Amino acid sequence: MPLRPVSANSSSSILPLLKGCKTIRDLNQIHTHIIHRGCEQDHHLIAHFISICAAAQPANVRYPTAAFNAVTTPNIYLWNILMKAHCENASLGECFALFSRMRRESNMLPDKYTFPSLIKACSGISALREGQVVHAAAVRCGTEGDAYMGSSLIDFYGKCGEIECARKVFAEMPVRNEVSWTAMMAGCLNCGDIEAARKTFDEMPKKNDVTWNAMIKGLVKFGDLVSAKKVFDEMPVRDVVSFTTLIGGYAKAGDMAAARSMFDQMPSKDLVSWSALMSGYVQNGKPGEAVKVFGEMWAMNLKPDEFILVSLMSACAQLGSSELARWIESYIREGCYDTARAHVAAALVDMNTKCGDMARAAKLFEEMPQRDLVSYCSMIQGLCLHGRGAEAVALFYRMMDEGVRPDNVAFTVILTTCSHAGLVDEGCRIFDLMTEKYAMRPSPDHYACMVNLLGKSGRVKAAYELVQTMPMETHAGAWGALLGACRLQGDVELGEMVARRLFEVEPRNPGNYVLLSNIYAEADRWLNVSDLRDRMSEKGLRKIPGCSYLESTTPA
DNA sequence: TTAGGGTTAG
Repeated sequence: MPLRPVSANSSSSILPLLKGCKTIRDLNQIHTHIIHRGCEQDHHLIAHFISICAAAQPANVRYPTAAFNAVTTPNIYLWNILMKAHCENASLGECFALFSRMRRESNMLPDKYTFPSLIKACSGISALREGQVVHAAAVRCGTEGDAYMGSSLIDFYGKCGEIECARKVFAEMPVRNEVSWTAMMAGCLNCGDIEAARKTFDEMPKKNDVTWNAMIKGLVKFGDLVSAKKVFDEMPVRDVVSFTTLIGGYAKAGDMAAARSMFDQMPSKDLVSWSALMSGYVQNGKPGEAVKVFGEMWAMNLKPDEFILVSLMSACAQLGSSELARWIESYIREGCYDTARAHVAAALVDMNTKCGDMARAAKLFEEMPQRDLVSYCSMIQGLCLHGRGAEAVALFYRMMDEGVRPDNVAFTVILTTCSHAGLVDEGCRIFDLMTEKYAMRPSPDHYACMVNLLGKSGRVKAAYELVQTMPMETHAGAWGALLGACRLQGDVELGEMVARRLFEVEPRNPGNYVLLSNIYAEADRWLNVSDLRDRMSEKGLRKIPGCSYLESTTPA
Protein backbone atom coordinates (compact mmCIF):
# COMPACT_ATOMS: atom_id res chain seq x y z
CA MET A 1 0.00 0.00 0.00
CA PRO A 2 1.54 3.33 -0.98
CA LEU A 3 2.05 5.73 1.89
CA ARG A 4 0.82 9.27 1.66
CA PRO A 5 2.74 11.95 3.53
CA VAL A 6 1.44 12.50 7.07
CA SER A 7 0.71 16.11 7.80
CA ALA A 8 0.21 16.17 11.57
CA ASN A 9 2.38 14.67 14.23
CA SER A 10 -0.50 12.75 15.77
CA SER A 11 -2.19 9.39 15.73
CA SER A 12 -5.29 10.75 13.99
CA SER A 13 -3.41 11.00 10.71
CA ILE A 14 -1.99 7.46 10.97
CA LEU A 15 -5.26 5.75 11.88
CA PRO A 16 -6.91 6.04 8.43
CA LEU A 17 -3.77 4.58 6.82
CA LEU A 18 -3.76 1.76 9.35
CA LYS A 19 -7.37 0.84 8.57
CA GLY A 20 -6.46 0.30 4.92
CA CYS A 21 -3.77 -2.28 5.71
CA LYS A 22 -4.33 -5.86 4.51
CA THR A 23 -0.94 -7.51 4.68
CA ILE A 24 1.88 -7.65 7.21
CA ARG A 25 4.02 -5.76 4.68
CA ASP A 26 1.58 -2.84 4.75
CA LEU A 27 1.64 -2.94 8.54
CA ASN A 28 5.41 -2.97 8.57
CA GLN A 29 5.44 0.40 6.84
CA ILE A 30 2.84 1.82 9.21
CA HIS A 31 4.76 0.57 12.21
CA THR A 32 7.86 2.41 11.02
CA HIS A 33 5.68 5.49 10.77
CA ILE A 34 4.33 5.04 14.31
CA ILE A 35 7.86 4.85 15.70
CA HIS A 36 9.07 7.73 13.53
CA ARG A 37 6.21 9.97 14.69
CA GLY A 38 6.74 9.02 18.36
CA CYS A 39 3.26 7.48 18.73
CA GLU A 40 4.44 4.25 20.35
CA GLN A 41 2.71 5.04 23.65
CA ASP A 42 -0.61 5.93 22.06
CA HIS A 43 -2.92 3.25 23.50
CA HIS A 44 -5.71 3.91 21.03
CA LEU A 45 -3.43 3.68 18.01
CA ILE A 46 -1.54 0.61 19.26
CA ALA A 47 -4.82 -1.16 20.03
CA HIS A 48 -5.91 -0.63 16.41
CA PHE A 49 -2.50 -1.75 15.21
CA ILE A 50 -2.73 -5.01 17.18
CA SER A 51 -6.25 -5.89 16.06
CA ILE A 52 -5.46 -5.15 12.42
CA CYS A 53 -2.30 -7.29 12.69
CA ALA A 54 -4.47 -10.13 14.01
CA ALA A 55 -6.71 -9.97 10.94
CA ALA A 56 -3.89 -9.54 8.38
CA GLN A 57 -2.31 -12.27 6.30
CA PRO A 58 -0.12 -14.11 7.00
CA ALA A 59 -1.31 -14.31 10.60
CA ASN A 60 1.40 -13.57 13.12
CA VAL A 61 1.45 -12.67 16.82
CA ARG A 62 5.11 -11.73 17.19
CA TYR A 63 4.65 -8.42 15.43
CA PRO A 64 1.68 -7.14 17.46
CA THR A 65 3.42 -8.41 20.61
CA ALA A 66 6.50 -6.34 19.75
CA ALA A 67 4.32 -3.22 19.37
CA PHE A 68 2.65 -4.03 22.69
CA ASN A 69 5.99 -4.57 24.45
CA ALA A 70 7.06 -1.06 23.51
CA VAL A 71 4.18 0.40 25.54
CA THR A 72 5.47 1.16 29.03
CA THR A 73 2.17 1.09 30.93
CA PRO A 74 -0.42 -0.82 28.91
CA ASN A 75 -4.00 -0.58 30.20
CA ILE A 76 -6.42 -3.49 30.55
CA TYR A 77 -7.95 -2.66 27.16
CA LEU A 78 -4.60 -3.16 25.45
CA TRP A 79 -3.93 -6.41 27.31
CA ASN A 80 -7.34 -7.72 26.21
CA ILE A 81 -6.77 -6.78 22.58
CA LEU A 82 -3.43 -8.59 22.59
CA MET A 83 -5.06 -11.58 24.27
CA LYS A 84 -7.73 -11.71 21.55
CA ALA A 85 -5.04 -11.53 18.84
CA HIS A 86 -3.30 -14.50 20.47
CA CYS A 87 -6.50 -16.48 20.84
CA GLU A 88 -7.22 -16.05 17.15
CA ASN A 89 -3.75 -16.75 15.79
CA ALA A 90 -1.52 -18.53 18.31
CA SER A 91 -1.41 -21.89 20.03
CA LEU A 92 -3.32 -22.41 23.26
CA GLY A 93 0.02 -22.64 25.06
CA GLU A 94 0.96 -19.15 23.87
CA CYS A 95 -2.46 -17.83 24.96
CA PHE A 96 -1.97 -19.22 28.45
CA ALA A 97 1.59 -17.88 28.57
CA LEU A 98 0.23 -14.42 27.83
CA PHE A 99 -2.47 -14.86 30.46
CA SER A 100 0.21 -15.71 33.06
CA ARG A 101 2.28 -12.74 31.94
CA MET A 102 -0.73 -10.47 32.33
CA ARG A 103 -1.24 -11.67 35.91
CA ARG A 104 2.49 -11.33 36.66
CA GLU A 105 3.35 -8.01 35.04
CA SER A 106 0.24 -5.94 35.52
CA ASN A 107 -1.49 -5.26 38.79
CA MET A 108 -4.86 -5.47 37.03
CA LEU A 109 -7.26 -8.38 37.27
CA PRO A 110 -8.49 -9.95 34.05
CA ASP A 111 -12.01 -8.71 33.36
CA LYS A 112 -15.15 -9.77 31.50
CA TYR A 113 -13.46 -8.88 28.18
CA THR A 114 -10.42 -11.09 28.86
CA PHE A 115 -12.14 -14.44 29.33
CA PRO A 116 -14.49 -14.88 26.33
CA SER A 117 -11.65 -14.96 23.80
CA LEU A 118 -9.66 -17.41 25.95
CA ILE A 119 -12.73 -19.64 26.27
CA LYS A 120 -13.27 -19.45 22.52
CA ALA A 121 -9.69 -20.56 21.91
CA CYS A 122 -10.38 -23.60 24.11
CA SER A 123 -13.69 -24.34 22.32
CA GLY A 124 -11.95 -24.30 18.95
CA ILE A 125 -9.85 -27.33 19.83
CA SER A 126 -12.22 -28.84 22.42
CA ALA A 127 -9.63 -28.32 25.17
CA LEU A 128 -11.95 -29.23 28.03
CA ARG A 129 -9.48 -29.16 30.92
CA GLU A 130 -7.89 -25.87 29.88
CA GLY A 131 -11.33 -24.30 29.44
CA GLN A 132 -12.34 -25.44 32.89
CA VAL A 133 -9.25 -23.72 34.30
CA VAL A 134 -10.32 -20.49 32.54
CA HIS A 135 -13.88 -20.92 33.84
CA ALA A 136 -12.56 -21.26 37.41
CA ALA A 137 -10.37 -18.16 36.99
CA ALA A 138 -13.36 -16.21 35.65
CA VAL A 139 -15.43 -17.21 38.69
CA ARG A 140 -12.60 -16.05 40.98
CA CYS A 141 -12.55 -12.71 39.15
CA GLY A 142 -16.31 -12.37 39.58
CA THR A 143 -17.13 -12.14 35.86
CA GLU A 144 -19.42 -15.16 35.55
CA GLY A 145 -22.69 -13.24 35.57
CA ASP A 146 -21.82 -11.44 32.32
CA ALA A 147 -23.90 -12.39 29.25
CA TYR A 148 -20.87 -12.65 26.95
CA MET A 149 -19.09 -14.81 29.47
CA GLY A 150 -22.13 -17.08 29.86
CA SER A 151 -22.62 -17.49 26.10
CA SER A 152 -18.94 -18.31 25.61
CA LEU A 153 -19.11 -20.95 28.34
CA ILE A 154 -22.30 -22.52 26.95
CA ASP A 155 -20.69 -22.69 23.52
CA PHE A 156 -17.50 -24.14 25.02
CA TYR A 157 -19.21 -26.88 27.03
CA GLY A 158 -21.53 -27.66 24.11
CA LYS A 159 -18.59 -28.06 21.72
CA CYS A 160 -16.77 -30.27 24.23
CA GLY A 161 -19.85 -32.48 24.54
CA GLU A 162 -20.38 -31.53 28.21
CA ILE A 163 -24.01 -30.64 27.71
CA GLU A 164 -24.94 -30.82 31.41
CA CYS A 165 -22.31 -28.18 32.23
CA ALA A 166 -23.69 -26.03 29.40
CA ARG A 167 -27.20 -26.40 30.83
CA LYS A 168 -25.98 -25.45 34.29
CA VAL A 169 -24.33 -22.25 33.01
CA PHE A 170 -27.46 -21.49 30.95
CA ALA A 171 -29.79 -22.04 33.93
CA GLU A 172 -27.70 -19.83 36.19
CA MET A 173 -27.46 -16.91 33.76
CA PRO A 174 -29.25 -13.85 35.16
CA VAL A 175 -30.04 -12.52 31.66
CA ARG A 176 -30.11 -14.60 28.48
CA ASN A 177 -30.02 -13.26 24.95
CA GLU A 178 -30.32 -14.77 21.45
CA VAL A 179 -26.66 -15.71 21.50
CA SER A 180 -26.91 -17.73 24.72
CA TRP A 181 -30.10 -19.47 23.54
CA THR A 182 -28.54 -20.29 20.18
CA ALA A 183 -25.33 -21.55 21.79
CA MET A 184 -27.45 -23.79 24.04
CA MET A 185 -29.40 -25.13 21.07
CA ALA A 186 -26.22 -25.72 19.03
CA GLY A 187 -24.76 -27.59 22.01
CA CYS A 188 -27.76 -29.96 22.03
CA LEU A 189 -27.32 -30.49 18.28
CA ASN A 190 -23.62 -31.16 18.74
CA CYS A 191 -24.46 -33.85 21.29
CA GLY A 192 -26.95 -35.45 18.91
CA ASP A 193 -30.01 -34.52 20.97
CA ILE A 194 -32.26 -33.19 18.22
CA GLU A 195 -35.36 -33.29 20.40
CA ALA A 196 -33.79 -31.08 23.08
CA ALA A 197 -32.50 -28.72 20.37
CA ARG A 198 -35.97 -28.50 18.85
CA LYS A 199 -37.48 -27.80 22.28
CA THR A 200 -34.94 -25.04 22.92
CA PHE A 201 -35.62 -23.65 19.43
CA ASP A 202 -39.38 -23.56 20.09
CA GLU A 203 -39.03 -22.04 23.57
CA MET A 204 -36.71 -19.20 22.51
CA PRO A 205 -38.30 -15.81 23.05
CA LYS A 206 -36.56 -14.42 19.95
CA LYS A 207 -34.75 -15.96 16.97
CA ASN A 208 -32.37 -14.42 14.50
CA ASP A 209 -30.66 -15.64 11.30
CA VAL A 210 -27.91 -17.38 13.23
CA THR A 211 -30.48 -19.37 15.23
CA TRP A 212 -32.38 -20.55 12.15
CA ASN A 213 -29.18 -21.46 10.31
CA ALA A 214 -27.78 -23.36 13.29
CA MET A 215 -30.98 -25.43 13.36
CA ILE A 216 -30.76 -26.13 9.61
CA LYS A 217 -27.12 -27.13 9.99
CA GLY A 218 -27.94 -29.47 12.89
CA LEU A 219 -30.64 -31.25 10.86
CA VAL A 220 -28.30 -31.49 7.86
CA LYS A 221 -25.63 -33.01 10.09
CA PHE A 222 -28.00 -35.81 11.06
CA GLY A 223 -28.99 -36.40 7.47
CA ASP A 224 -32.57 -35.18 7.96
CA LEU A 225 -32.73 -33.08 4.82
CA VAL A 226 -36.52 -33.09 4.68
CA SER A 227 -36.74 -31.35 8.09
CA ALA A 228 -33.81 -29.08 7.20
CA LYS A 229 -35.63 -27.93 4.06
CA LYS A 230 -38.83 -27.45 6.08
CA VAL A 231 -37.04 -25.17 8.58
CA PHE A 232 -35.43 -23.36 5.63
CA ASP A 233 -38.88 -22.77 4.09
CA GLU A 234 -40.26 -21.52 7.42
CA MET A 235 -37.49 -18.97 7.85
CA PRO A 236 -38.79 -15.41 7.66
CA VAL A 237 -35.82 -14.16 5.60
CA ARG A 238 -33.26 -16.57 4.15
CA ASP A 239 -29.73 -15.30 3.82
CA VAL A 240 -26.69 -16.54 1.93
CA VAL A 241 -25.72 -18.79 4.88
CA SER A 242 -29.09 -20.59 4.89
CA PHE A 243 -28.78 -21.41 1.19
CA THR A 244 -25.17 -22.50 1.54
CA THR A 245 -25.93 -24.75 4.51
CA LEU A 246 -28.58 -26.54 2.49
CA ILE A 247 -26.29 -26.81 -0.56
CA GLY A 248 -23.74 -28.52 1.70
CA GLY A 249 -26.47 -30.84 2.97
CA TYR A 250 -27.57 -31.89 -0.50
CA ALA A 251 -23.95 -32.36 -1.54
CA LYS A 252 -23.31 -34.58 1.49
CA ALA A 253 -26.37 -36.65 0.59
CA GLY A 254 -25.06 -37.03 -2.97
CA ASP A 255 -27.92 -35.04 -4.52
CA MET A 256 -25.96 -32.59 -6.64
CA ALA A 257 -29.00 -31.79 -8.80
CA ALA A 258 -30.77 -30.38 -5.71
CA ALA A 259 -27.57 -28.59 -4.61
CA ARG A 260 -27.21 -26.95 -8.02
CA SER A 261 -30.88 -25.98 -8.09
CA MET A 262 -30.55 -24.37 -4.64
CA PHE A 263 -27.43 -22.54 -5.82
CA ASP A 264 -29.24 -21.21 -8.90
CA GLN A 265 -32.09 -19.93 -6.72
CA MET A 266 -29.80 -17.82 -4.54
CA PRO A 267 -30.54 -14.10 -4.80
CA SER A 268 -26.87 -13.36 -4.17
CA LYS A 269 -23.82 -15.58 -3.81
CA ASP A 270 -20.55 -15.21 -1.97
CA LEU A 271 -17.29 -17.16 -2.19
CA VAL A 272 -18.45 -19.66 0.43
CA SER A 273 -21.49 -20.62 -1.65
CA TRP A 274 -19.36 -21.11 -4.77
CA SER A 275 -16.97 -23.18 -2.68
CA ALA A 276 -19.78 -25.35 -1.26
CA LEU A 277 -21.03 -26.16 -4.76
CA MET A 278 -17.56 -26.94 -6.08
CA SER A 279 -16.54 -29.13 -3.16
CA GLY A 280 -19.89 -30.92 -3.48
CA TYR A 281 -19.01 -31.96 -7.02
CA VAL A 282 -15.52 -33.00 -5.89
CA GLN A 283 -16.85 -35.10 -3.00
CA ASN A 284 -19.32 -36.80 -5.31
CA GLY A 285 -16.66 -37.76 -7.82
CA LYS A 286 -17.69 -35.21 -10.46
CA PRO A 287 -14.41 -33.33 -10.98
CA GLY A 288 -15.40 -32.16 -14.47
CA GLU A 289 -18.45 -30.37 -13.05
CA ALA A 290 -16.29 -28.77 -10.34
CA VAL A 291 -13.91 -27.41 -12.97
CA LYS A 292 -16.91 -26.08 -14.93
CA VAL A 293 -18.17 -24.22 -11.83
CA PHE A 294 -14.70 -22.74 -11.44
CA GLY A 295 -14.98 -21.60 -15.07
CA GLU A 296 -18.31 -19.90 -14.31
CA MET A 297 -16.66 -18.03 -11.43
CA TRP A 298 -13.75 -17.13 -13.63
CA ALA A 299 -16.09 -15.73 -16.28
CA MET A 300 -17.64 -13.48 -13.62
CA ASN A 301 -14.23 -12.07 -12.68
CA LEU A 302 -14.47 -13.38 -9.10
CA LYS A 303 -11.18 -13.96 -7.35
CA PRO A 304 -11.21 -17.46 -5.80
CA ASP A 305 -9.94 -17.93 -2.26
CA GLU A 306 -7.79 -20.76 -0.89
CA PHE A 307 -10.79 -22.99 -0.12
CA ILE A 308 -11.89 -22.87 -3.75
CA LEU A 309 -8.38 -23.50 -5.03
CA VAL A 310 -8.03 -26.54 -2.77
CA SER A 311 -11.27 -27.95 -4.22
CA LEU A 312 -10.06 -27.16 -7.73
CA MET A 313 -6.78 -28.99 -7.05
CA SER A 314 -8.68 -31.94 -5.66
CA ALA A 315 -10.82 -32.00 -8.83
CA CYS A 316 -7.68 -31.83 -10.95
CA ALA A 317 -6.15 -34.72 -8.96
CA GLN A 318 -9.25 -36.80 -9.69
CA LEU A 319 -9.00 -35.96 -13.39
CA GLY A 320 -5.25 -36.64 -13.44
CA SER A 321 -4.69 -33.79 -15.90
CA SER A 322 -1.08 -32.63 -15.84
CA GLU A 323 -1.94 -29.71 -18.11
CA LEU A 324 -4.57 -28.37 -15.72
CA ALA A 325 -2.23 -29.00 -12.77
CA ARG A 326 0.46 -26.81 -14.34
CA TRP A 327 -2.08 -24.08 -15.05
CA ILE A 328 -3.38 -24.13 -11.45
CA GLU A 329 0.14 -23.93 -10.03
CA SER A 330 1.08 -20.94 -12.12
CA TYR A 331 -2.25 -19.29 -11.30
CA ILE A 332 -1.60 -19.76 -7.57
CA ARG A 333 1.91 -18.35 -7.87
CA GLU A 334 0.81 -15.31 -9.84
CA GLY A 335 -2.19 -14.67 -7.58
CA CYS A 336 0.02 -14.24 -4.49
CA TYR A 337 -1.69 -17.04 -2.58
CA ASP A 338 -0.06 -18.41 0.51
CA THR A 339 1.20 -21.83 -0.61
CA ALA A 340 2.62 -22.47 2.86
CA ARG A 341 -0.88 -22.86 4.30
CA ALA A 342 -1.37 -26.49 5.29
CA HIS A 343 -4.42 -27.19 3.12
CA VAL A 344 -2.97 -25.53 0.04
CA ALA A 345 0.42 -27.22 0.40
CA ALA A 346 -1.11 -30.66 0.93
CA ALA A 347 -3.45 -30.23 -2.04
CA LEU A 348 -0.51 -29.18 -4.26
CA VAL A 349 1.45 -32.29 -3.28
CA ASP A 350 -1.57 -34.55 -3.79
CA MET A 351 -2.41 -33.00 -7.18
CA ASN A 352 1.13 -33.39 -8.47
CA THR A 353 1.44 -37.03 -7.39
CA LYS A 354 -1.90 -37.92 -8.97
CA CYS A 355 -1.13 -36.02 -12.18
CA GLY A 356 2.13 -37.91 -12.55
CA ASP A 357 4.69 -35.29 -11.56
CA MET A 358 6.39 -37.02 -8.61
CA ALA A 359 9.54 -34.91 -8.84
CA ARG A 360 7.50 -31.72 -8.51
CA ALA A 361 5.46 -33.19 -5.65
CA ALA A 362 8.63 -34.20 -3.79
CA LYS A 363 10.14 -30.74 -4.29
CA LEU A 364 7.02 -28.99 -2.97
CA PHE A 365 6.83 -31.44 -0.10
CA GLU A 366 10.45 -30.86 0.97
CA GLU A 367 10.10 -27.10 0.63
CA MET A 368 7.14 -26.94 3.02
CA PRO A 369 8.11 -25.03 6.19
CA GLN A 370 6.35 -27.71 8.19
CA ARG A 371 4.89 -30.96 6.95
CA ASP A 372 1.63 -31.98 8.55
CA LEU A 373 -0.14 -35.31 8.67
CA VAL A 374 -2.17 -34.72 5.52
CA SER A 375 0.79 -33.70 3.37
CA TYR A 376 2.76 -36.72 4.62
CA CYS A 377 -0.16 -38.98 3.74
CA SER A 378 -0.52 -37.40 0.29
CA MET A 379 3.16 -38.00 -0.39
CA ILE A 380 3.14 -41.55 1.01
CA GLN A 381 0.12 -42.38 -1.09
CA GLY A 382 1.78 -40.82 -4.14
CA LEU A 383 4.84 -43.04 -3.68
CA CYS A 384 2.55 -46.06 -3.36
CA LEU A 385 0.69 -45.06 -6.52
CA HIS A 386 4.00 -44.99 -8.39
CA GLY A 387 5.12 -48.38 -7.10
CA ARG A 388 7.69 -46.95 -4.68
CA GLY A 389 6.53 -48.86 -1.61
CA ALA A 390 9.87 -49.00 0.21
CA GLU A 391 10.28 -45.21 -0.03
CA ALA A 392 6.71 -44.77 1.21
CA VAL A 393 7.49 -46.87 4.29
CA ALA A 394 10.69 -44.90 4.91
CA LEU A 395 8.67 -41.67 4.71
CA PHE A 396 6.15 -43.03 7.18
CA TYR A 397 8.97 -43.65 9.68
CA ARG A 398 10.36 -40.17 9.03
CA MET A 399 6.94 -38.73 9.76
CA MET A 400 6.84 -40.46 13.14
CA ASP A 401 10.41 -39.34 13.87
CA GLU A 402 9.32 -35.76 13.20
CA GLY A 403 6.71 -36.20 15.93
CA VAL A 404 3.66 -36.25 13.64
CA ARG A 405 1.19 -38.71 15.13
CA PRO A 406 -0.43 -40.98 12.54
CA ASP A 407 -4.21 -41.32 12.68
CA ASN A 408 -6.61 -43.95 11.33
CA VAL A 409 -6.35 -42.69 7.77
CA ALA A 410 -2.54 -42.64 7.88
CA PHE A 411 -2.47 -46.28 8.99
CA THR A 412 -4.89 -47.23 6.23
CA VAL A 413 -2.65 -45.50 3.68
CA ILE A 414 0.55 -47.17 4.87
CA LEU A 415 -0.97 -50.64 5.34
CA THR A 416 -2.47 -50.45 1.85
CA THR A 417 0.95 -49.45 0.55
CA CYS A 418 2.60 -52.43 2.27
CA SER A 419 -0.07 -54.71 0.84
CA HIS A 420 0.39 -53.38 -2.73
CA ALA A 421 4.16 -53.59 -2.51
CA GLY A 422 4.17 -56.98 -0.78
CA LEU A 423 6.08 -55.60 2.22
CA VAL A 424 4.79 -58.20 4.68
CA ASP A 425 7.22 -57.76 7.56
CA GLU A 426 7.00 -53.97 7.38
CA GLY A 427 3.21 -54.14 7.36
CA CYS A 428 3.14 -56.41 10.40
CA ARG A 429 5.57 -54.16 12.25
CA ILE A 430 3.46 -51.09 11.50
CA PHE A 431 0.26 -52.87 12.53
CA ASP A 432 1.93 -53.70 15.89
CA LEU A 433 3.03 -50.07 16.25
CA MET A 434 -0.55 -48.98 15.79
CA THR A 435 -1.84 -51.10 18.63
CA GLU A 436 1.17 -51.01 20.96
CA LYS A 437 2.88 -47.63 20.59
CA TYR A 438 -0.18 -45.58 19.70
CA ALA A 439 -2.77 -47.68 21.58
CA MET A 440 -5.18 -47.38 18.65
CA ARG A 441 -7.96 -49.85 17.90
CA PRO A 442 -7.63 -51.06 14.30
CA SER A 443 -10.75 -50.60 12.19
CA PRO A 444 -12.24 -53.31 9.94
CA ASP A 445 -10.46 -51.54 7.06
CA HIS A 446 -7.11 -51.99 8.78
CA TYR A 447 -7.84 -55.67 9.32
CA ALA A 448 -8.81 -55.99 5.65
CA CYS A 449 -5.45 -54.44 4.64
CA MET A 450 -3.59 -56.91 6.86
CA VAL A 451 -5.57 -59.87 5.51
CA ASN A 452 -4.69 -58.83 1.97
CA LEU A 453 -1.06 -58.43 2.95
CA LEU A 454 -0.78 -61.81 4.70
CA GLY A 455 -2.94 -63.58 2.15
CA LYS A 456 -0.92 -62.38 -0.83
CA SER A 457 2.28 -63.69 0.73
CA GLY A 458 0.76 -67.12 1.34
CA ARG A 459 0.15 -66.70 5.07
CA VAL A 460 -3.56 -67.48 4.93
CA LYS A 461 -3.60 -69.20 8.32
CA ALA A 462 -2.03 -66.13 9.95
CA ALA A 463 -4.64 -63.95 8.20
CA TYR A 464 -7.41 -66.20 9.55
CA GLU A 465 -6.00 -66.02 13.07
CA LEU A 466 -5.85 -62.25 12.83
CA VAL A 467 -9.46 -61.95 11.65
CA GLN A 468 -10.54 -64.12 14.58
CA THR A 469 -9.01 -61.60 17.00
CA MET A 470 -11.18 -58.82 15.56
CA PRO A 471 -13.20 -57.35 18.41
CA MET A 472 -16.13 -56.52 16.11
CA GLU A 473 -18.75 -58.80 14.58
CA THR A 474 -17.96 -60.57 11.30
CA HIS A 475 -17.05 -57.77 8.96
CA ALA A 476 -17.68 -58.24 5.26
CA GLY A 477 -14.57 -56.28 4.19
CA ALA A 478 -12.04 -58.22 6.26
CA TRP A 479 -13.71 -61.62 5.80
CA GLY A 480 -14.15 -60.93 2.08
CA ALA A 481 -10.44 -60.21 1.83
CA LEU A 482 -9.78 -63.50 3.62
CA LEU A 483 -11.93 -65.39 1.11
CA GLY A 484 -9.92 -63.75 -1.68
CA ALA A 485 -6.73 -64.91 0.02
CA CYS A 486 -8.12 -68.47 0.26
CA ARG A 487 -8.72 -68.45 -3.47
CA LEU A 488 -5.23 -67.17 -4.18
CA GLN A 489 -3.72 -69.96 -2.10
CA GLY A 490 -6.26 -72.61 -3.17
CA ASP A 491 -7.29 -73.29 0.44
CA VAL A 492 -10.65 -75.03 -0.02
CA GLU A 493 -11.24 -76.01 3.60
CA LEU A 494 -10.69 -72.56 5.05
CA GLY A 495 -12.48 -70.99 2.08
CA GLU A 496 -15.64 -72.98 2.87
CA MET A 497 -15.59 -71.90 6.50
CA VAL A 498 -15.02 -68.23 5.63
CA ALA A 499 -17.71 -68.30 2.96
CA ARG A 500 -20.22 -69.71 5.46
CA ARG A 501 -19.63 -66.72 7.74
CA LEU A 502 -19.93 -64.34 4.78
CA PHE A 503 -23.16 -65.91 3.55
CA GLU A 504 -24.62 -65.14 6.99
CA VAL A 505 -23.72 -61.44 6.96
CA GLU A 506 -24.08 -60.83 3.23
CA PRO A 507 -26.61 -63.38 1.99
CA ARG A 508 -27.29 -61.42 -1.17
CA ASN A 509 -23.76 -60.59 -2.32
CA PRO A 510 -23.11 -62.75 -5.40
CA GLY A 511 -19.38 -61.99 -5.25
CA ASN A 512 -18.88 -64.29 -2.26
CA TYR A 513 -20.62 -67.20 -4.01
CA VAL A 514 -18.55 -66.66 -7.12
CA LEU A 515 -15.30 -66.57 -5.13
CA LEU A 516 -16.10 -69.87 -3.42
CA SER A 517 -17.21 -71.31 -6.73
CA ASN A 518 -13.85 -70.36 -8.23
CA ILE A 519 -12.04 -71.98 -5.31
CA TYR A 520 -13.97 -75.21 -5.99
CA ALA A 521 -13.36 -74.99 -9.73
CA GLU A 522 -9.63 -74.56 -9.30
CA ALA A 523 -9.62 -77.66 -7.07
CA ASP A 524 -11.60 -79.55 -9.75
CA ARG A 525 -14.54 -79.98 -7.39
CA TRP A 526 -17.19 -79.51 -10.04
CA LEU A 527 -19.98 -81.05 -8.04
CA ASN A 528 -19.55 -78.31 -5.43
CA VAL A 529 -19.45 -75.71 -8.21
CA SER A 530 -22.73 -76.92 -9.56
CA ASP A 531 -24.35 -77.02 -6.08
CA LEU A 532 -23.28 -73.49 -5.42
CA ARG A 533 -24.63 -72.23 -8.75
CA ASP A 534 -27.95 -73.88 -7.94
CA ARG A 535 -28.03 -72.08 -4.60
CA MET A 536 -27.37 -68.80 -6.39
CA SER A 537 -30.23 -69.39 -8.84
CA GLU A 538 -32.55 -70.31 -5.98
CA LYS A 539 -31.79 -66.98 -4.38
CA GLY A 540 -32.13 -65.23 -7.72
CA LEU A 541 -28.51 -64.00 -7.60
CA ARG A 542 -26.49 -63.27 -10.70
CA LYS A 543 -22.93 -62.05 -10.82
CA ILE A 544 -22.64 -58.90 -12.87
CA PRO A 545 -19.93 -59.87 -15.36
CA GLY A 546 -16.69 -57.95 -15.00
CA CYS A 547 -15.65 -55.91 -18.00
CA SER A 548 -12.37 -54.26 -18.77
CA TYR A 549 -11.60 -51.59 -21.32
CA LEU A 550 -9.45 -54.08 -23.25
CA GLU A 551 -12.21 -56.72 -23.36
CA SER A 552 -14.89 -54.29 -24.42
CA THR A 553 -12.88 -52.84 -27.25
CA THR A 554 -11.29 -56.03 -28.54
CA PRO A 555 -13.24 -57.43 -31.52
CA ALA A 556 -14.68 -60.87 -30.78
C1' DT B 1 -15.81 -9.58 23.92
C1' DT B 2 -20.36 -14.36 22.83
C1' DA B 3 -23.86 -18.13 18.67
C1' DG B 4 -24.48 -19.94 12.03
C1' DG B 5 -22.38 -21.79 5.97
C1' DG B 6 -17.31 -23.86 2.29
C1' DT B 7 -11.05 -26.81 2.02
C1' DT B 8 -6.74 -31.65 2.12
C1' DA B 9 -4.87 -37.67 2.67
C1' DG B 10 -7.67 -43.89 2.89
